[in-house]
Amino acid sequence: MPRQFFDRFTPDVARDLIGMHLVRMEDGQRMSGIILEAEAYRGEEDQACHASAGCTPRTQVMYGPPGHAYVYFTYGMHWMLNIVTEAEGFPAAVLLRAVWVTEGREVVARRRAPQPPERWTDGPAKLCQALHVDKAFNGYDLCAPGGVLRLEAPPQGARLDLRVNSSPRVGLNATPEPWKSIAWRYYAQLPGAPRVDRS
DNA sequence: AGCACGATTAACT
DNA sequence: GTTAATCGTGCTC
Repeated sequence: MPRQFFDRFTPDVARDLIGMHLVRMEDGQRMSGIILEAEAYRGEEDQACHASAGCTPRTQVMYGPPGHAYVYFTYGMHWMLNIVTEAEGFPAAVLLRAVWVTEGREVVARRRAPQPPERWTDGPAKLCQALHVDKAFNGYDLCAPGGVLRLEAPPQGARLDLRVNSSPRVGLNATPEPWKSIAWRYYAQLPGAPRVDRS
């Protein structure tokens, strides 16, 4: 995906990422998944966005140019993968919450064992585990040609006609309104893939 | 230096 | 439905 794809209003980017492919190359092995769920976090005003704390060592990448990975650590054990959006200087990103793995399933199965396929990548920390994404990717340029982590549009003929829904973002327990309820979570159901129509 | 908490997950009652 | 796991981050003293 070209960098300008990410240089837009973040909720629009999150919506348009549904159905795109997240690709990971490791040891010559290609793994990829169809993005099924994503959330927008936008600006210092958004009380759910990490940038509400301002520009800190942690949030710095979000202030950088679009198309780069913002990977953060939480709950003492989990990594989360975001894609930086909008113009440089404006902090915003899209959190990838679920994908359906179509390539490299053997590798992912090994890494996510003993979970069943529908549980491999149906959560933001799970997909990082499955595709081996951690802090080494913080700041990584996802638009770099030949990069080992990147986004691709589905090839002609392989496009799915996904119906994209929206809802409030997940896990914002202590976030004040209106940020807690704004419908910046986007998702689509794919037959056979993990269910993402959670409440 | 100390502290409360988190854009979660898996296991358990 | 409830809870332990586990530590970086940002804030207060």
